[in-house]
Amino acid sequence: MRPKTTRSTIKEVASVAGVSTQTVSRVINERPDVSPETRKRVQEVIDELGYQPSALARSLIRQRSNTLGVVTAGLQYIGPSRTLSGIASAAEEAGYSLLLKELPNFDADSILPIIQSFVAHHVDGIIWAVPEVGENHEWVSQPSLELEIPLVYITMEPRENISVVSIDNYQGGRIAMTHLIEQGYQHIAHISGPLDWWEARQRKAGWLDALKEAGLEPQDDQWVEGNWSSESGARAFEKLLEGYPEMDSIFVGNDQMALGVLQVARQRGLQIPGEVGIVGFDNIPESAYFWPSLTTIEQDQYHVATLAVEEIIKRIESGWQGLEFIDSQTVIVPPTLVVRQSSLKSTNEKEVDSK
Amino acid sequence: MRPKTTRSTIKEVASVAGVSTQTVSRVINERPDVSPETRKRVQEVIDELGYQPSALARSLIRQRSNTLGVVTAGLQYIGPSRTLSGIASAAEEAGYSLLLKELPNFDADSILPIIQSFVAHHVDGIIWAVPEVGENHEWVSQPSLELEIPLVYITMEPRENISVVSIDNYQGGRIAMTHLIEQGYQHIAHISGPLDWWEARQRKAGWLDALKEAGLEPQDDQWVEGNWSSESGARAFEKLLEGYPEMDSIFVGNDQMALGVLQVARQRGLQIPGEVGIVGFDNIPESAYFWPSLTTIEQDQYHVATLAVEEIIKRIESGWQGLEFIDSQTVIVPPTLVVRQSSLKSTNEKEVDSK
DNA sequence: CTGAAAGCGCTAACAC
DNA sequence: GTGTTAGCGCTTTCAG
Repeated sequence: MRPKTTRSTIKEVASVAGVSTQTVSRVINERPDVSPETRKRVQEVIDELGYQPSALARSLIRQRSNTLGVVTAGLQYIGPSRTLSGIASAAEEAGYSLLLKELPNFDADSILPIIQSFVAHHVDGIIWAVPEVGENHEWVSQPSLELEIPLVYITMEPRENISVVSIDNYQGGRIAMTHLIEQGYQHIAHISGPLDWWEARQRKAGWLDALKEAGLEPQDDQWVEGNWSSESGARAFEKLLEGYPEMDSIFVGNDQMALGVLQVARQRGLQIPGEVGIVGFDNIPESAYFWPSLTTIEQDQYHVATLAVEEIIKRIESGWQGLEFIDSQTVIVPPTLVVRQSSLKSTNEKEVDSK
Repeated sequence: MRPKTTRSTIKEVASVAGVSTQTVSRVINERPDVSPETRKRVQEVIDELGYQPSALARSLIRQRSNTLGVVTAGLQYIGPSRTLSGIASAAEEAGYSLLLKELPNFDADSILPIIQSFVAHHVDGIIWAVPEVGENHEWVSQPSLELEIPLVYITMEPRENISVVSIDNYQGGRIAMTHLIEQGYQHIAHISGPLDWWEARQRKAGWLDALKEAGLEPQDDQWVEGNWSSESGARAFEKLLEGYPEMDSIFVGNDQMALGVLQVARQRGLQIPGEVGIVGFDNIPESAYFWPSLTTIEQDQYHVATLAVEEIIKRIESGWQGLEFIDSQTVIVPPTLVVRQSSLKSTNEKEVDSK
């Protein structure tokens, strides 16, 4: 492949078509004030030369880039990548390009260079799609950062004057619990995600409040903290078996940990759901094929991402009108229950979602 | 949040520091020819104003953007997102930004707008991380596209004069088969991915050649085509049970389909690996916790992505030197075998990879 | 060591 | 309808 030195410019097009650059500009921007013949001639030259207007030059002069900065973390997991997928397609549809940065880990301290890079690239808005872990969102409230670019967070604890789009993890926990309680379970344990994750705390809070409301006083040894991995789920289950033998069911913080639970149950010959009912969280594609198939809470991350893009664009475009961006807003999306076999006390096939 | 109209420019910095823009430019580019005092003074103003040089203006004049265009498809799946994760971290490390486009589906016909957008944004190189499906890579060879930007493909059939970085899927099939044959299996079936996927064809070819070499003449009803989903794996297994009852093992095209096989086996009371040995492909995180745990072929997509970034950067930077880009190159990465329980004829716990 | 002039590719504002 | 001038924010000559 030889580097063709010709990247055609508006000047070339103009000179070939025998018009001024201005006229070419009018054609590519579909302005009305060009005579049909001129337009046609210019368009032909454009096609012939394969001319593409430079987005760079355009952004520079228009003072807007039609580009969104996106920050993710943990792309190797299904959740974040579903989110990114949603962002990509919604942005594409709205005519925005995506500048992507991935944090090397969740509790990255190096937020500044990313923001700076976004500023340098004149992004019109930023979507922060990193789960809130530990103090990693602390900088949000630091006014020192005086960010003049609209910003929307995905999956973070709502705060004043900040736009957040998120799944309602607390509600997810409640839904799971309502289901288990309706099934007649009385001794419902919990395996949480790592509690420095906001999502894990929310799910756990849902579990706890539901227990209390049902008059089932929770004990200390009724829950164990995992780290989202199947391995940690397995270890947590073993601990629960020991410390909380009355347990007849578990609300598990995610599907992967639930898979670990199923493994241990099999090794010990425990019947699921006969002896212990299980509800997971996430609805990963595999969970329908676990043994037994896993009842779980589905969160539509793709949809959340779509909403976040809508939100950021609304804020961006409001900025063009008046001088103030519109108010920040919090959007919370409810998750849904997917009933499968792992939680059905009376194994009633008809109720089971087959997907 | 109020839109601060001040995005400081080099001019402002210059005027505040009482020097010319030229000198500021020298400071931010760490040129040697600035007196220490001037440098210090300018640097202070820069810090004070939070000045960020515009990447846009820079790219425009330097005729290079330090940006890579990346095209993906199927981000909701684990493979592509692992790849993207690798691209992101390698690019970051090399000082390149990422412009991301996701194809809405695998056999997208609309390649041109994406390329055009990349050209418009002056990307220095393109990474095409879309699996080769059907005719979706046909345009590659169309000389009409006269692309003047270096391009590297991930996961595509190697072709002349084109840079490709890929897992050796054929070899993966061979490795799986060698393992099964060594275990003493004689009647080895195959569940392939959809055969319009190059990867699926390669894996199947590995299976077929291995059978022939071992003197095990393959029959027509010894393999079934799936679509990567667990559901299709389940259906495929049922067909095999009917059409190829002698079967004592299966090389399955991916782990998700293998999961479907395990489900059907359980439902029918078939012992795995006792009656049928199974090897999957991909090593998704869950496969270690399947029942039984799944022997599989691991492909390190993250690593492949890293290599692709190295390759594209090598090509980009070679372009600055002489007038020719370096020759295109094909890099093929071998996958590895992960032995777990689903394929062990003599259940020998010690051999099992516990992860 | 520092500054002035020119220009990357485009568009806004104003002429004609 | 169309062309001219100026300038987005920066860097590259080239003077001094």
